[in-house]
Amino acid sequence: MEPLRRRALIDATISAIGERGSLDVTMSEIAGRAGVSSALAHHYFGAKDELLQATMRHLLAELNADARQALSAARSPRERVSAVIAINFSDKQFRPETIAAWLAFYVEAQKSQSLRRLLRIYARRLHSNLMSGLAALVTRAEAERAAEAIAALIDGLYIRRALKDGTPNAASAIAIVEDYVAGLLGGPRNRESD
Amino acid sequence: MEPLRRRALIDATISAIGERGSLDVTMSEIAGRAGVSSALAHHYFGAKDELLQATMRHLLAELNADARQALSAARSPRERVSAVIAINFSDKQFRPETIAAWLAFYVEAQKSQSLRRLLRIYARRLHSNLMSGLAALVTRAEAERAAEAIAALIDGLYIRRALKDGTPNAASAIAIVEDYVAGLLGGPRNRESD
DNA sequence: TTTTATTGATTGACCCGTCAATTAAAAATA
DNA sequence: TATTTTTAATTGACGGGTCAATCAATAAAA
Repeated sequence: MEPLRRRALIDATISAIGERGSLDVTMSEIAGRAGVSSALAHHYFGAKDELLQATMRHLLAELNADARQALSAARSPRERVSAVIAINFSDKQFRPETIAAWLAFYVEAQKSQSLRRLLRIYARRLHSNLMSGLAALVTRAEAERAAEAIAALIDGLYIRRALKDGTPNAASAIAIVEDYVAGLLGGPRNRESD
Repeated sequence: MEPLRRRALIDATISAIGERGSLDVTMSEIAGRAGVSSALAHHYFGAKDELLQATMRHLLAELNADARQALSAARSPRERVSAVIAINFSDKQFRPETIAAWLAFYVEAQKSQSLRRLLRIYARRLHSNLMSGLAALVTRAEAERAAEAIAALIDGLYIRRALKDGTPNAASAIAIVEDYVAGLLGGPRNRESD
């Protein structure tokens, strides 16, 4: 029973956050969506904070699983880069409720040590996934900077999606990021900064 | 007295949000920072919601004023683009407390109709400011997409700054965006999508 | 004297987390 | 198998705390 309930509560948390658009959803609201009492949610997760952490860990694990699978199918460095980009805008990830949850966690992370740690893990993984492709295509310094830019671009497109403002669909979001990569690889300009 | 108090309360709101990292700061906390009682804050602003709106309007007005000034000094389309970018990462704008406030407002906007409207104004202004330079440099379609990308990039870099994760300083943030623009203008690749 | 500024105290709502009590399931025993 | 015993699942009710918003009362200006 326990695993079932935990899963149901985590799913309910995501959908509640997605609908509200922020983390201040009540335990009763979440529990209600999962079809149980709020007391039971506390029984399985203890404090609300732990439920939120578990939810974020779940999101992170799913993203990671998707990324691993996509990367294993990539045949070249260039494909690896595209795979990483595609994952973040896949139907599963680029959904309003998931995005709203991510965004809400970003904000909450400024208060919560543990959430901040989780987000850092995500950032590191994204960076290293990108580097695994970029490193073979351009110089190390260029790759580092490109990884930064792509990561920022993805975050930014997520925000805009959350606000339903501009680039609402995944296809054009991917196009924008791929465009950047094409520009990077297509014309190797000289760069002396850093 | 009223204008003084209103201004002090708005400043206090920004710094409180900046420190907490989210919008759930109490009226007492804000009022305390401004050196008055919470009752007085309600007296001047009514509901808490209105104080938050006023704060966001203030942020928006400041950003707009900076943008107008910078644009008026620009001598060419290319300079206009750089000016818009520079503004968003100026010492005044790219400060942790200001960024935290923006981010918090982004999240809150999903709940609040009025905040969403204000953010849309910001997005439109940024877009049109960027277009005022880009339109003269590349095709209309390219300019539109570039404006999207730059806007997303800026938002993304703001988030990363808020999390103190990667690209912590303004200079490298500007470099990343300028890099993108250089790539766009430097090598005009063919593009048939849309 | 009228208006404005200001606050302490209070109210009412909301919500987290706990606990005692109840029901259901599982294990052990006869 | 039938029974008792133990363990797990589940909830309603509630205490304690927080906070937005109000209000009556006081001080200061105009």
